[in-house]
Amino acid sequence: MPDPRSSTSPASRAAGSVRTRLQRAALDLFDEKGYDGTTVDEIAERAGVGRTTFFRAFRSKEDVIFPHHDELLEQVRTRLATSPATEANGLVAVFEATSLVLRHYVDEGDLAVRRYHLTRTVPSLRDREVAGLRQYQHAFWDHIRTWMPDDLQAKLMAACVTTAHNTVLRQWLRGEVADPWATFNRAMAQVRELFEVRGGADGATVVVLDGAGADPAQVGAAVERALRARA
Amino acid sequence: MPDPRSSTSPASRAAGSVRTRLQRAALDLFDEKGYDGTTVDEIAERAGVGRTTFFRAFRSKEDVIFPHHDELLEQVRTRLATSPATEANGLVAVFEATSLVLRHYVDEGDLAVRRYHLTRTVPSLRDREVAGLRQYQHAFWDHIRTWMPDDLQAKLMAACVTTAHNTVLRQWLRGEVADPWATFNRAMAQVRELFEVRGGADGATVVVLDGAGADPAQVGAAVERALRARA
DNA sequence: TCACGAGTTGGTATCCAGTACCGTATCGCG
DNA sequence: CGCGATACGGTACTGGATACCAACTCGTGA
Repeated sequence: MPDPRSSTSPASRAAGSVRTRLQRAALDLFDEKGYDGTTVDEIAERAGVGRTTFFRAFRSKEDVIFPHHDELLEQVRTRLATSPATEANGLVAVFEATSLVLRHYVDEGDLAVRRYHLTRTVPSLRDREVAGLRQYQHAFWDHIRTWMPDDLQAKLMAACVTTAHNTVLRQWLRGEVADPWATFNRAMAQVRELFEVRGGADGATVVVLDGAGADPAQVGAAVERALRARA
Repeated sequence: MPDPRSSTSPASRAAGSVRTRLQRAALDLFDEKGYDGTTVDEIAERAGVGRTTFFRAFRSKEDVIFPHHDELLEQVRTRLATSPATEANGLVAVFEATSLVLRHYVDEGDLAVRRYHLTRTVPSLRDREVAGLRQYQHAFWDHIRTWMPDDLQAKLMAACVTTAHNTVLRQWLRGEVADPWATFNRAMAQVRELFEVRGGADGATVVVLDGAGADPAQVGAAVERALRARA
């Protein structure tokens, strides 16, 4: 199957590839008549192609809204894969892969905003979006688990990374932040702090919890004993 | 609209309410011919009812798999709502609401296991499940944000709670844990530890970090000083 | 210049989920 | 015995998605 994204045909009917024309026609119609109020036939008709061509360019009607999801997910996976399995390198890979996603949507600009409004309105598109989110989360977990011994902790970290990213992204899509990258860095630092404490992989961390009424001297001594016992 | 779950009709055609019969017929057919290979007509026919009745009992074909999602979500919401907006009470409410969900699935027993295998196999059902998860996560966030000042932190906590719960639940569904509640309590404690450090609202917790080469005696003394300084 | 084959497109038929509408049967009640 | 309410079944329709087939385009080579 050839790549539908490369326009080999010389200006078939109008400007842009068939895929692009379909995408534009779809988004315009969604704005005019709403997502559910628009049929695939109407999209194809406005783009000047047949109904069959639509389903050849996009797997489904929903796919018009998320055209680059698969390749973006693949980019994230490959970025994560090309990273030695150490905690330090792993964290760098995770944050870089996350920023890869943010960069993509920021570059999309207006298109990403239109998609955001659609996903907030149409339930089926919202479900589709969170399903995509889940795939990112799974990809992150699949990487983190290679260097984080505790499996649950790895899952929690993956959940936090995707949640933090999504929070920042949505803030930017709503126009609430001028510089998304500053917000992004702060959010990622917050996630990092959350997990930095208990890394536990190297055994260099100790956590102490006490009830409100514990004697400081006793707690201090207990910590000292615990450290000696582990050394 | 009357409640379809209460069988007022006296043994209409076979044993059990229409809803129950449809559910049983559906799950049996899914085992025999697969989810996508089963049509709603076949489900209705095996249950001895008309096609219309199916869509009256369940909003969609997928809803047969998640029959109690809405009420369970509502239970979680009400449990969270009936809780004063303090961090201590909030945490208790969150963990109780979470255990509410786990309890429901554990009580379902075999049915939950069959559903798990379906959701692992059929993509559309998997998407539907994560969409449901998202609703829980949103409900938790909606509660946590009332007593946690940092909005992102609230989102992260909600993500961790649902992730931890789901991890334990899936372990139990796969038969990997004998006592799900012990695992659940450990997982929830782990989430609590993750956020307890910086919460600082009650001031009852102290965390100590040290480099690998730190002297245990010094760390112990530092903890003691920190506790005294705070008291 | 023409024939050929690969790739692209369009149209038709079909399946199936989901909705709307209407006729009918059954039950409870006065 | 009527009468309203509720539940049920059937039919028809919409629209997404798939399968299949016919026609067209274009490059290549004889």
